[in-house]
Amino acid sequence: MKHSPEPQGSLATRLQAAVQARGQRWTEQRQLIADVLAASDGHATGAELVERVRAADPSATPSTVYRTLDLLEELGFATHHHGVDGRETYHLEEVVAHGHVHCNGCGAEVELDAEVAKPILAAIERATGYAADLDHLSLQGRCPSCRAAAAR
Amino acid sequence: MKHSPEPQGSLATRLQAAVQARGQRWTEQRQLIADVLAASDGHATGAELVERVRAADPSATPSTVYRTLDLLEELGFATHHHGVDGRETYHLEEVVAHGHVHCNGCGAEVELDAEVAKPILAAIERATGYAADLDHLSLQGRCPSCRAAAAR
DNA sequence: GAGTCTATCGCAACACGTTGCAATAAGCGA
DNA sequence: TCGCTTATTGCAACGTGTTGCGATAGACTC
Repeated sequence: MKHSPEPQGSLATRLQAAVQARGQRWTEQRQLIADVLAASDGHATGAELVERVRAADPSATPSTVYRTLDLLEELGFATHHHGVDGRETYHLEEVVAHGHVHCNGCGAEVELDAEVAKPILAAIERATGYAADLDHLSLQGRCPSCRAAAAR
Repeated sequence: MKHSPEPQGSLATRLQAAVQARGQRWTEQRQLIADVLAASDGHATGAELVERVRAADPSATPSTVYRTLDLLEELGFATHHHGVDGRETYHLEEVVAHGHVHCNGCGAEVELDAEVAKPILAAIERATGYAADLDHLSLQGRCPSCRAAAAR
């Protein structure tokens, strides 16, 4: 699927190649946004990314940042999902695909790696025929300790 | 459309009782918002509800609507989840608990009733220990026909 | 290097939802 | 019925994200 085993070239370099292969343009802003995302290992909300980009270049605007993030997603370099509060969180493609589980009791948020999620995805496919997307698997419920506390 | 076999008391009536049992107050706005929600059988986004409430009473404000919806949720009369676009969708408690699956290919959105979702929730519990919340189960992936189309 | 085409940018306005605060009015007791 | 307490309302401002549009500037051709 995804996941090239060849880390040859930084995100920005590979992104530049992909953008230009589509006949689109490579600009300083895109370079900057790619760098910021690469430096935000893993997760970052849209607002955080906007803030960091503006810290590096105060002339950058939110619309540019969000449009570039959309582009990254189209090209398969990033994904985003909506957290419990409805805010967007962006992930780099380099970070392994994973889902999230949020506890409504204590607010804990844990990640689900592909190994753990495998039986869940299999159950979804059996029940619905859908091939669910791990990156967009965002669950809410009660964590074991909150359940134990509630049982007492 | 379904209808509870025992319509003893409308949503508004039962809600009023619950609100007052908590020592809180019953106001015209709450009555109105409960009526609007009851008339929007099933799903409605926050913005839609605000619009309908304002149509009935132009002096109502969004903050009142959202605060009342929060109250309904606290009392267990409604739930909400975030759709694919991050917007909020509210459900009446009378509608059976259900999850959603959205297809990233064709945009189709189907509902998961409790029966279908049961093995999924069981798999989540086995894998993570979490008791997931069906109302907040919002998946994305590829529907069977888009998968078949992609395979060709 | 100059000219052309058009993707991208920055701005401004909008949409949805949230929050703080002062004014209002629901509910209760005298 | 009147007055008191305080939950609720409406307003205004904010935060996050999106969209339309004119201006700018990459990239390509000659």
